[in-house]
Amino acid sequence: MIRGQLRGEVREPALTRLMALTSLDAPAVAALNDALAHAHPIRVRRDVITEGREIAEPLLLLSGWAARVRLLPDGRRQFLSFLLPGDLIGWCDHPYALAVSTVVAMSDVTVCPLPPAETGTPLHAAYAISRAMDEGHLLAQITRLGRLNAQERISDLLLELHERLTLNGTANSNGFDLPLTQETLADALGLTSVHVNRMLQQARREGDLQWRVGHVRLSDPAGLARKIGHAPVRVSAR
Amino acid sequence: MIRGQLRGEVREPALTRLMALTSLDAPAVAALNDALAHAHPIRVRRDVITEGREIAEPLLLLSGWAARVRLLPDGRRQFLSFLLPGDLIGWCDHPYALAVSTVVAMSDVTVCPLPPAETGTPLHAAYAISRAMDEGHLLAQITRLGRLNAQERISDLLLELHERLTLNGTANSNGFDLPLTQETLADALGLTSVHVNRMLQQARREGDLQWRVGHVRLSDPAGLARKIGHAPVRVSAR
DNA sequence: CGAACGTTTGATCTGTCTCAAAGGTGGTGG
DNA sequence: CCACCACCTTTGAGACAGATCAAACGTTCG
Repeated sequence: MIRGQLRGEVREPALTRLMALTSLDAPAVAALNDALAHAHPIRVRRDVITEGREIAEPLLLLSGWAARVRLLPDGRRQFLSFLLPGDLIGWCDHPYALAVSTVVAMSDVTVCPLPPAETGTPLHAAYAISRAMDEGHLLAQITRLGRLNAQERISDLLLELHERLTLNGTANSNGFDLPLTQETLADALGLTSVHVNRMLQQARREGDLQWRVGHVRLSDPAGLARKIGHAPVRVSAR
Repeated sequence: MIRGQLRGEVREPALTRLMALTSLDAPAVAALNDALAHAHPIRVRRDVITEGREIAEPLLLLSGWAARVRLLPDGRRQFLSFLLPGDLIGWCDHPYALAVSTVVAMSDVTVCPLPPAETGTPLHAAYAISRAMDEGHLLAQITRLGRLNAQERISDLLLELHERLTLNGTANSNGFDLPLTQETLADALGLTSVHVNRMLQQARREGDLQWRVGHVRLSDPAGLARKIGHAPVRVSAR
């Protein structure tokens, strides 16, 4: 069945994404199948990895959402980035690597060990591209927090998530499941949940989006992107 | 003379930093010497690399400050991170890599081609550690912008810069040269230059720091770090 | 001496926060 | 099948951090 997913009979988000990054060869597919056999679940709110602790082994996120998060001594919380199926967790090239941030499960998730990849192989290239995109998302987050207003921050983040979920086949046209509360959104966007609520209402009134608990639909992603000057992350000339 | 610097007779900030990250072996030193022979200057305000363009070759920043920056269509500007002597620029593992951000020289700088390093060598480890620290700095920037107030943002950034400059031997005890205006500081911290000015005055009044054009002195870095809950980036258990 | 650049100051405005409470909604158990 | 609970979302009123606009003040340097 898992092999079947690789052949495309069933969509497996994580694999869809990796294959979208670069065309994988037979050894890569074999390695992925092997790793999938060691998949294991992690419950919502549990840490996937913990800041400052040594990284046991790099992981591949198979299903569910996770987030990198930082907690301040006084209780303030900042989500640094969101991790979606197909994203890598803790892939470092140096020995005795420490996790630079905690990763917490935002929903029930499943992960598996990251299949090892030799330098120069297609799988390695996929990982490298994935890492570059991750970096792009961090830069986008910095720009959002530093120079966008509340309305723009929300739209920009939702557009990014929509693009990423489209890449792994998890978004249906303009809508997608979003296992986040307005409060977590606020802690990602440097706002309060009260203000996120008001800005979401405004966006709905203006017809930009629809919001149900756990689900969002963007009326016109391309138009919204134009409206706020959002550009998707690009890391490879292909 | 350049060989002399490697032997420690003269401090070369970029090399000081790389050696601080991991102990380099003879081949690494040879490769670095070779690269230093191809150093070239870039003038202040000039682009070192440009967002969206293919990366010609990865670089090592030898002297001067650079910054990763993003410009919005309407003229808003966000500095994403600062690059100091010893920092890597554009080191990617995948083919046809595009620069995810523009890097601009904040002062006159010199760069050289990044000496190639095979996987598993000490030099490669130094690069990997450097990349992990870069990521840590991006995460710190996100937290600053998302959850710190103006006063905390300024202190936190100055502490980070002080730590990094100490690592490459460029800070003298508690003071360091800072080739930034209050305006650039504002564009890094998501504030206006007027407000940065007022917060700097307040910090001076409270005795936390001294500011001259191009130079800062922190009265008590450790105390300030404790006061605002600042923790340095750590990426390796060593 | 003037021009360019960076810093400083003042007055006013506003986007977002804070605090507090009410309303929905889905799930669980009796 | 209803009652209750936990968790989100929504609403209101008031406060404040930081923005905006505009101008003056210092330095440095050609």
